Amino acid sequence: MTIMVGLEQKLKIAGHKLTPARLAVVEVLETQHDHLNHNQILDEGRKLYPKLSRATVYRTMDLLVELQLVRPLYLNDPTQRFVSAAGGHHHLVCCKCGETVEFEHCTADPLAQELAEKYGFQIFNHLLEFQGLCIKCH
Amino acid sequence: MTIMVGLEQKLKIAGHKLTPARLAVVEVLETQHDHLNHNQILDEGRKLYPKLSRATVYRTMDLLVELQLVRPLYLNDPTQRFVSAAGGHHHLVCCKCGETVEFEHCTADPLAQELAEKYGFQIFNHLLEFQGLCIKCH
DNA sequence: CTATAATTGAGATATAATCTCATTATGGGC
DNA sequence: GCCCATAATGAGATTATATCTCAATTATAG
Ligand SMILES: [Zn+2]
Ligand SMILES: [Zn+2]
Ligand SMILES: [Zn+2]
Ligand SMILES: [Zn+2]
Repeated sequence: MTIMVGLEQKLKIAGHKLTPARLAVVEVLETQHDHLNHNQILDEGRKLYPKLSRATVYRTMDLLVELQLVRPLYLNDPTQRFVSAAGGHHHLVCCKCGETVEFEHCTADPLAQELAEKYGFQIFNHLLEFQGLCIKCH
Repeated sequence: MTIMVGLEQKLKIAGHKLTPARLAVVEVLETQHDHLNHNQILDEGRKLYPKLSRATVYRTMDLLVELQLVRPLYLNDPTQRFVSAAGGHHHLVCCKCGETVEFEHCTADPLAQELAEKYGFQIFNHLLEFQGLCIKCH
C-alpha cells in the first residue's frame, strides 16, 4: 500500500500513542502490497515485532479505518482486506476463477458530486467492481 | 429481492432438482428484502420448511451464485449478503453510522463496455459503492 | 414403480472476529 | 530524567461464520 505514506504522523497527530505494535502494523501497510487481510498483516508484522498479537492487529485496523486512512474491502473469500482510503478502488473480478484485475480509468467522480448534493453525503472515496468472466473462463 | 422472479424455473432449466429445501430458500429470496445473509435466509427459510439446514442454505446460495442469479456483497459487517445479479447495485454508505442509501442513476455502463474489450472480460453486472459521511454524521 | 444419482441434515471441524482482564509502557507534566 | 495516569497490549477464551463429512433420503427419468 505504497500510497499510504505518513500513517505514523497521522496517528500521532490524532493523539494516539506510537507503540511498537502499531508501528509494526503501519510499517507493513506502507511497504507491502494492497489487499492484505488481518492474518497477513499479523504474519508480516511479527517479522518486525514478534510479540505482536492478533487482537492488536484488529484494533489497529479499526483505528485506521476510523481515522479514514484505510478502508475495508472483501474480495473472493470471507476475510476483510484493506486498501488505502484515498481515491477510488477499481476491480474487474472473475466470478468463476476469482481473477482480479485493477484498472485506473474511472468515471465515478461526477456522479459522486451529484450524489453528494442530492443526499447530503460527504463522499471520500468509492469502490467500483465489475463482475463477469475473465478471458480464460468463457 | 422482488426483482428475482422465476428462480425456480431457472434452477429446473439448469438441470437441478426442485427440493423443498431449495424451494424454501428461493421463496425467501423472492419475497423478502434484499441484502439477506445466510443466517437470515436460514431463519426465514425454516418458517417455510423447518427441517432446512444451514449447510443447504450455503450450498443453495453457492449454486445461485454460480448460475449468476444472485451475487454476494459485504456491507458493514463480516457476513456475506445477497442481491439480485441483474443489473448494477449502487450504494452510498456512511462510514460512521453505517447508514446505507441505494441510488439508481449510474454511469458505469459505457465504462463496462470499454473494460470488457480491453481485458477480454465478459461483464454481467457491477457494484458501485461510495463511502463517506451521511448528513447526520458530519 | 424402480433405479440412480443428486441432495440433504446433523454435527464435526475449520476459520475469522470479538471480548476479557491482568499487565505493560507511552508521553505529558514536573 | 522520573513519575503517573491512562492508553494500549498480549494471551487466551469465547463467539460468530463458513466448510466439510457421511450416512440417509428423495426427486426425477425411464
Ligand atoms: Zn476467470
Ligand atoms: Zn473510480
Ligand atoms: Zn443494496
Ligand atoms: Zn451502476
